[in-house]
Amino acid sequence: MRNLVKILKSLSDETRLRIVNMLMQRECCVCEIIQVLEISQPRASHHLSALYNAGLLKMRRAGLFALYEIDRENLSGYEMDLLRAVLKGMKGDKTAQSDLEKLKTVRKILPTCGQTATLKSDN
Amino acid sequence: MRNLVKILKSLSDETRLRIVNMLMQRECCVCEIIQVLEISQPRASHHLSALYNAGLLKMRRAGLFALYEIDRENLSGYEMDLLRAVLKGMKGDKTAQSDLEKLKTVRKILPTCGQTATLKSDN
DNA sequence: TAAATATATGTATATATAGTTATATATTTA
DNA sequence: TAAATATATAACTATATATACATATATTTA
Repeated sequence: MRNLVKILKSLSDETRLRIVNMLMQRECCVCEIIQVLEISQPRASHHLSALYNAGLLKMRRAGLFALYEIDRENLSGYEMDLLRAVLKGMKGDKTAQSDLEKLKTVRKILPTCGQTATLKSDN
Repeated sequence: MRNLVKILKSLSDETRLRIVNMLMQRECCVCEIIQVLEISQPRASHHLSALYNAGLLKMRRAGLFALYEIDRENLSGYEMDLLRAVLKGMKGDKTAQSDLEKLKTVRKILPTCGQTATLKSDN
């Protein structure tokens, strides 16, 4: 039951739901998440590690980039059921939809990738 | 998305999961929940109102008793999916199982029903 | 209407959580 | 090895949450 609570807690946050929404679509690097959600880099990192620690994600490194995705192979039946239910719950949501739209246009590699979202000015 | 977060938060607690487990079995009155979970009456009441406010439960009064059950008619598809996934996640759990066993033997009407759990002494 | 009882609510406190800013780590490239 | 860059962690603040204890509400019965 403790594991179930941990997973539910990790899903009980709008930012993390939006991340899950993106990752159910495809593998993403942190900078893509930052760009799509328009949140600071530490905030993205924190939420990712919350989902990671709940056992929902796996991560691999590709050069400087950290690529996260849903850890489908290691998730149990009920865990995948939860994710599918959550995704279904986001189906009609404007924000969730526009996030997926943005995800299509976002570039994986940018000059000062993380900085673009962290700093709002033009440097 | 706000509604989804609210529901997930309401489920992100062991006590409330145990209550949901009971209510997925059948309608229960507060005193039954108190007896099965061995928690104080205000605590049961608080958790029930959390689940109620998330829209998961409906309540009816029968005399002095407040009877709660899953509001199946008014829950959307994804909400029922969530509950089923959560139930699946509790399937093998010892506590959840023994709660259901206790639920079979518990009496709905007791002298000093709520008090039995609140006060641990013999008064 | 008064007493008994089941349940709900209010208050206080302790802990958890989300967010920001600052800093550290790690990988690549010059 | 030094510089640049992507990501992670730390420290802090503000807010949310769980719980206990006290009290209020509401329904029944005497």
